[in-house]
Amino acid sequence: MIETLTLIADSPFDFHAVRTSHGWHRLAPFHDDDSGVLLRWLQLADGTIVRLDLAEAPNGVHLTIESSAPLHGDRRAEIVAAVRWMLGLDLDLREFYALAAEEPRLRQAVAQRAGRLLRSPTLFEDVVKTILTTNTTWAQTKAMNRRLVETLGVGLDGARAFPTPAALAAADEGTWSALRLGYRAAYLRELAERVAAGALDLEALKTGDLETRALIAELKRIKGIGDYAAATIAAILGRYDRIGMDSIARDLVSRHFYGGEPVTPAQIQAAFERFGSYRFLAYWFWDWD
DNA sequence: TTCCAGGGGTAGA
DNA sequence: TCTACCCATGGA
Repeated sequence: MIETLTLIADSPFDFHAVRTSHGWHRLAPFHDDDSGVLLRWLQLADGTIVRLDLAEAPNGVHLTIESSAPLHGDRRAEIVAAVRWMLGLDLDLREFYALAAEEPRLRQAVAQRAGRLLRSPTLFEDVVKTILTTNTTWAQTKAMNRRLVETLGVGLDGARAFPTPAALAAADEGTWSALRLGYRAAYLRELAERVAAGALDLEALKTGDLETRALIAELKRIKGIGDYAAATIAAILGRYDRIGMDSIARDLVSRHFYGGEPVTPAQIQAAFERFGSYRFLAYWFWDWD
């Protein structure tokens, strides 16, 4: 069963800018072959697996849904909500664009209508993936994530959705070992068990009820989430106050702002101080060339 | 062999 | 709050 919809975004919006906003479009169960269509497999609350094809539309996105089960109202609503969340269709970034318009190094971002960050349907998936980016290379992040999806995700025509917390929590020792996640396995296992048991409600953090400081503190209570990961996840949640200091940020800010001298976390924040609560976006979409 | 990659936990000060 | 030291994995 195939159905198509067009979803309209808060303006300004550009589908390709969100699609390529960071590395997530290269991580399963997203699939991007650079043809302009972003594929994604999604497991709905009732277990139904759907394939989503996302493509550019005027001020929005064309969504093609392929499902083995009928798309009654609840399923369709769940899919639409997931897509709106993933692409940040309802984000209002006018304040960021106003700041960016005054900065030559952000003119390109403004012209490209960049600013939104691609998100996963669940915060669980974003937290898992962020932990998989820590202290490793991007190549390994992709490989670890792929093994996780292929081993524990539920499939449709060979492709698989991102595994649920319950699926991770139920995996045995041998399965975890075969995933070759290094010491991160223990973090993901504990996370999955807490979420699956209802002891940790990650989805509740999407509501925006917490102040940024409290949100960061809450995220850092998760083992495996430190300053860098918390700042990254906060940005995914629309809180851009802090810049996550990883090796890339250290290198870029050091070379472009501090003459190649080693930089502290405070110096990285200071370099983008004038962007206030949009520091992360200014840093992320900065034209470093 | 050693280092380190989109870091983080822990102990000890 | 700051500093060592440790942590699995795989590529350079």
